[in-house]
Amino acid sequence: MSKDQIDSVNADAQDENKLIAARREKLDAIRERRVAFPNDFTPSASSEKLIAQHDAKDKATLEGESVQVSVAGRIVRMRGPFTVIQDGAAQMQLYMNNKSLPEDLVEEFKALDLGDIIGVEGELFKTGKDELTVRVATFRLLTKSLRPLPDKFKGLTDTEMRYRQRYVDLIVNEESRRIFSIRSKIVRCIRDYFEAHQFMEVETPMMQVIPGGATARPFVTHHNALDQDMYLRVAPELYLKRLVVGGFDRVFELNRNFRNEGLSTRHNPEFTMLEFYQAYARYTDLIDLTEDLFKTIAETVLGTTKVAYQGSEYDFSKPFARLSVVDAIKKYCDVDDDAAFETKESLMALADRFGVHYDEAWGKGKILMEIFEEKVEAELDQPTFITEYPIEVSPLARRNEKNPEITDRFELIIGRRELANGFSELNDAEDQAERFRAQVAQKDSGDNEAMHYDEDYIRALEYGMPPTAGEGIGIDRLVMLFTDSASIKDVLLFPHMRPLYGHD
RNA sequence: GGGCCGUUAGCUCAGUCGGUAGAGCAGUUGGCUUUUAACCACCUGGUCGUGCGUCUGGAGUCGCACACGGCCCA
Repeated sequence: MSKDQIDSVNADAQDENKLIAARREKLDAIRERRVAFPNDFTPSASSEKLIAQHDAKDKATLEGESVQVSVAGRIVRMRGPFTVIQDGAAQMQLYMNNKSLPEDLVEEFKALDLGDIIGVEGELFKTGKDELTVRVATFRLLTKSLRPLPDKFKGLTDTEMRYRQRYVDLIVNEESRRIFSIRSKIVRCIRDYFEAHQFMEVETPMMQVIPGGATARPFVTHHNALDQDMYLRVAPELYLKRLVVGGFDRVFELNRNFRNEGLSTRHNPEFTMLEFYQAYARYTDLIDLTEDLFKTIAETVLGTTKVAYQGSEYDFSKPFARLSVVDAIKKYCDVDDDAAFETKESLMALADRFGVHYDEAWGKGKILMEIFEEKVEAELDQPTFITEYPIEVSPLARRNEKNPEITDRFELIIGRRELANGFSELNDAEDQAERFRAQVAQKDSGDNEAMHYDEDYIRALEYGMPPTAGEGIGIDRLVMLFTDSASIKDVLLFPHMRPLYGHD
């Protein structure tokens, strides 16, 4: 047995308590009488459907119809003669107690615990307080729950437990169910949106021999049969553009990326990203598309274009602000001297003035972006498109025709966070080869986030990629925005957590 | 990586100046049985995150280290 397994067994033993022991005894008694985990109960309807169909009727109408139903779900409350079960998206109240049930079910009823999963049959009625209720004629315990549920009123509030045991969080916290339901709707809405705009959904490799498409440290893994190291992708970008070369003019991929960096309220090592590419489009077309996409998601999923987030409100029916990197620094840092942005020396002086740390080996573009990220990004609350990114930090973006130092690129910032990043794609194979060589030089001088040289990608470009614009949108951050969540862990079903018991 | 905060019953939380470990919910037993955090009575439930240490007659409480988490900073 490994140390982990031993630890886990010990942890289980410590976990055992009298509440669980009592439930195990009840389960043992059931095993002696019958099949303890039956699988032959089929409810006639969900609580949600029954509420939709019958909740509007008054007591007398419902009485007259004598609607017979069967429903199944987890017991989440027991209150006097009433039991409430939860199934899927809703809850249903049951009228059931040791006076109302047939004699042979009374013992079974007394042995029920909060958390048990039961199936019931009976007639719908409305109580004196007008609550839709099933008058239970008969019920069956379908699954015995061995572990007690958290506080019925306060639920599970310990954030660590909520993340580690998401199943419990989902059982007892409606807000958590709401967030993941919205997440699902957002993803569905995005797929519908791109399908409707003639984009084709594709899946490209997550395990790559040359990790590319973003400046980030990759995870390394190993393929045994090939005896070869492989990388978990940091972005699908280079593969998606190969597809544009291949003739799929509009493609998108909505899937996981992996970056080997720290954890925070905004970063998880694996995260979901939407990337899409449109031939014969410019980055300005994607800016328009992005505004429309955010508006569509807000309307479709939330039913309003006004979104409240952590004390701010964003109205996605209005056009977003647009500012170049340099203009944004001028505006938010109160600089009006154009000369300050002209040379590396003047930018270093500017960084010093604002107390922004930089490495003297960096080029002027990277120093400029460091100033932007530290002094401006943290101020940008309302949705803003930032444009004119330096070429030095944009190795895959098309060079601007008027100013060779910048690219036709934008990022969307909302709530002090980068939500999207898009640009007109670099389709000049020779320029791209040059940029890769510059990345390799950076990598050689110690930057482990710099890109590799991807020979096959260059070859693809040499066949000719149509003029194209592409964009990536961080889905986790998007979901945070639309669910008013402060931490990325709140929108990931199973966020990465350190193991509770240490490894050797 | 640094700073601050947290870790006590199954859950949510108190715990004063270092003085026998507390409450609500959950659970047990009985009552009640159209309630809305149902109610009434009784009972039960603890490795105070882990380890070391300190003054002492006495550490949940004071100190140090570690683990996990949260927030802020880099």
